[in-house]
Amino acid sequence: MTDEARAYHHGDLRAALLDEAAAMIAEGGAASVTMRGLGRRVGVSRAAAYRHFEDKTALLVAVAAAGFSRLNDRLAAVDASAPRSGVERIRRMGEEYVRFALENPAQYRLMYGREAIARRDLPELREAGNALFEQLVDMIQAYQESGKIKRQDPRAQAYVAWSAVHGLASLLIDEQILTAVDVDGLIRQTTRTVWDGMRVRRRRGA
Amino acid sequence: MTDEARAYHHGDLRAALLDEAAAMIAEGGAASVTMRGLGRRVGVSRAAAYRHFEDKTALLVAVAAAGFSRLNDRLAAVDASAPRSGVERIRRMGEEYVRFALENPAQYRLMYGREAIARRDLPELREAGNALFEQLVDMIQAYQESGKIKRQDPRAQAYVAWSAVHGLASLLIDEQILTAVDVDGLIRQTTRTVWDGMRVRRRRGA
DNA sequence: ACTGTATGTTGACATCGTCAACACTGACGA
DNA sequence: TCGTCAGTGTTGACGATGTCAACATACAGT
Repeated sequence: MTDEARAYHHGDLRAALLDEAAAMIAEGGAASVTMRGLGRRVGVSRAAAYRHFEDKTALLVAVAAAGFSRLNDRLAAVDASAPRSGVERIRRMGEEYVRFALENPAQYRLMYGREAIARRDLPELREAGNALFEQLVDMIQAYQESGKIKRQDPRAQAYVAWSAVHGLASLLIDEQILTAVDVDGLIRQTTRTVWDGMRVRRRRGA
Repeated sequence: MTDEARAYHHGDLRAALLDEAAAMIAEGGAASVTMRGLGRRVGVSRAAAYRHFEDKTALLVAVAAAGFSRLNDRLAAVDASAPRSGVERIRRMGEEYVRFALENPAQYRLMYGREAIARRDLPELREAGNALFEQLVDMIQAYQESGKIKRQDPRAQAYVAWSAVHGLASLLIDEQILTAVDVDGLIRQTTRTVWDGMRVRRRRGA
């Protein structure tokens, strides 16, 4: 065998396939990923991937799972470094979430797309998605306990907040929002509005 | 020629194709639509559709446009019948929007999916989508003028509101939200939160 | 050295979108 | 009445795709 990678066996084909597939998705969307094209780019035959993934969908789902895990890490980093309370924290988290979507539009779309749904049974995917949500629920619970926001079902509140950022991210990457608008400002306004809507407010009547 | 439809010529193949494609999408998602399968179901050859649509994507985009127009109609109906002001109006509109998505998940997905984006140039699609948004902007402007909600850029506020309902609809149809939750309650809480976040509120400090 | 298992390759097949060539039909002008 | 022509539908063919079965190669443990 020569020294470098190219013997009959690859070394770590699985990882190489995931990386290259992610690159193809970033370049041309999930639809542009082809078993044959992928094999060509990795320097391997068209059917080689089937030794590591049950089928094409499984490969895409694995890329989606990797996306969730990257997103988790980024949010956790912000969670650790952001100010302890107030709108600012929420804003930073929401901003990071949307920014991830904008930087990885095709992968983000894949994470919430049909293939991913079809294989929700895969623990890899399920756990990554759930971790994200639970992180959000915890945050909301903390805000409730410190008396900043209304005491409602924290999961319902989490769904509301998630809806807002996910909706904004989706509309942005699907180019439904005029590109002329100030994206950062829109993110700020979205998180601000949701935050204000959740804050406790004084009653004046009965 | 026999009396009924089946001569060599079809009569209104274009409409029949659109209907049948919509049915296939509802049954098995956009990915299940096949030119050959579609032709088979309509009782026509595989290439017949090409006399009416440039290619498969154009056909799907036409179905998406029809979806926008149906959604427009439904929202307009609610707009006409809902109480003139207050949260209730917002809630009814949001509810109708999400309900449409839940009743037509695959078509809703198509309306905001890749193919539709690729052909945004088609006036049919562009107009339908814009009409929807302008309707929302008008509503928000009216609320601003009656002093109910903050005077901010109405388009920005519209984006925020749209993000919330679109996000909620997306999460629901993509099964990211546990099916156990009370959907109507969640819709209510979402619109309520956005509404409260937009309302004018008294300052206590400077 | 032998053998089994993991990994990679090649050949083949059905299915798909699409195009070019052809066929049928109805309408309109001579 | 007939001929022509544009509109509409059909068939044959092609290249690309996902996937399977059969085969080849490499490595690990006896």
